[in-house]
Amino acid sequence: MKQQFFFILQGYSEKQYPKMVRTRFAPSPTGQLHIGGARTALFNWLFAKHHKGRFVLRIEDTDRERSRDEYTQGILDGLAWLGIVHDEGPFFQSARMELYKEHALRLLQEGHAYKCYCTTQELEEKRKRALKEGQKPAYDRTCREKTIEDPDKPHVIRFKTPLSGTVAFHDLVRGEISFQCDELDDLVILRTDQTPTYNFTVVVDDALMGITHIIRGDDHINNTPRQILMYEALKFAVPRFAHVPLIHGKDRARLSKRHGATSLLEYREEGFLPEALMNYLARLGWAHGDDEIFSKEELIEKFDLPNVGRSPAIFDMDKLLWLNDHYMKTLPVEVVAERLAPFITAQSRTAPDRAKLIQIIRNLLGRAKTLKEMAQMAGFFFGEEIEYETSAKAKFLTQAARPILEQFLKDFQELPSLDEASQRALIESIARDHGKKLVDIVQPIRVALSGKAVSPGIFEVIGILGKDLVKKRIERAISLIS
RNA sequence: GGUCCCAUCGUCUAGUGGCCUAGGACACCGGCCUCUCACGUCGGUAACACGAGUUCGACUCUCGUUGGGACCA
Repeated sequence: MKQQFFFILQGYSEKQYPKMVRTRFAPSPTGQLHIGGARTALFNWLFAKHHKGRFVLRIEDTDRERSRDEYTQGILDGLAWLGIVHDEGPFFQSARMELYKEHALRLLQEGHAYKCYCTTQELEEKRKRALKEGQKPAYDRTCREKTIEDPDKPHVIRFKTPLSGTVAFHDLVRGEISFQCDELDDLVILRTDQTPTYNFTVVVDDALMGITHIIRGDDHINNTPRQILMYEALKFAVPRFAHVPLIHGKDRARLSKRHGATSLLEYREEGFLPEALMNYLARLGWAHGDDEIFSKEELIEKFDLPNVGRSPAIFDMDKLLWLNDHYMKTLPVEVVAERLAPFITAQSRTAPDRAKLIQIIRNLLGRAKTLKEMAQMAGFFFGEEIEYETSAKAKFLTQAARPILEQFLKDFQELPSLDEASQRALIESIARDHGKKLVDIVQPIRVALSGKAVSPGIFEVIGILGKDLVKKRIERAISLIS
């Protein structure tokens, strides 16, 4: 493992880059931070931390039309929630426009780029003609060798892609990848309105920010050869690339909105723990032997690129739920209470007493897999009035149950203690008196107290509710039997 | 359509030529536990896409086929 790392570093000119690993996450603020983006950020962050390097955050907001401040904020919130902390930034591309222009002009002066005066209509016609003739719809390089310049005429600046040869690179997760230059066309780097294009800003920024390892989704593989060519033309050291497979939905297509919750913050709202999500995301496309559970510290210690898989992974909600359940059970109960409280407040309009909440959590662990679900299950512990599930009420709050509830109400109030042993003795004696099984006694009581046919253990429920509430609810239930 | 990438249980994956009658985890099924539902626990079903090579030996290497995906249009 160590040897490989040194090999990686050999690619750098020491003058240009320090030996330190530098990675970045560079989202566009044109939408919510989604699961795939979050995993890319995680991999970059883990890789940097693992190698004692630095992680840079850059916001690619050159598309003024679609970029929104609220999305930038969402990205920041999402990363913070997960526990991914950037060492530098956030840097905004919108504040660096002069820089891109400067470098584009430099390429122009040095003969690596040229002005193209072709109009949109001309290009469109050429494209259609090429397609009709079965040719590739690439730009035909009409302006590439033009010597006459007309500064007043609108133009774009195109990069001069070599006409022949190959661009090859060693991808840190895929191995050797190569492209023929003649497959690439002369891409626009500066538009008519002087704004730079994506492939150009990425190169300028990554180079200027000293990024040593570019870890990104494999939807960018096709961009890589053009970018390498631009690094070389700009005389920048070429960084190492690692293309990680995309996350897919159940239909094996790239994860998108129609697959359900894709925004990271939706998972927070749904009651997932950041520990669980980080663990899950890390294991999606990466493995460390047979291990499944990783704390943040263990991930930093163990994560590395050679163990990243090459094939796309399908997002599996069941496994995420399992991990969430695991972390709810293993995190200190005080921490769970802290995180659960807002959900309780939102659903029961009650700010719960901390000691009572912890007692409730202990009884709900294993039953609820998310904080939200737990809050829903805990609802009946709060407030005077409870709602009865229709089916539970119809099945258990019947005429047959009336005498049972009445006897329970009477005997229960005389109980000296609410410990399990005395409660059990009481219910067993009622069962004997009525010639019924324990379950036939417990279920009506459960429904009377919780409104549901399913709840935590009845003795715990009674213990947490306390004598007063139990009395009120049993009385109310009896009054509801028609 | 062109370019590029990918291919082990339903899913995430271990596996780097003999350790593989292919391991773990989630999900699923069954037993136990039990006041309900879960948890827990024990056990079970389930995969190397296909075809040629290379090799004494291929899940592992090469090529092809098929299938899937991404990007561009």
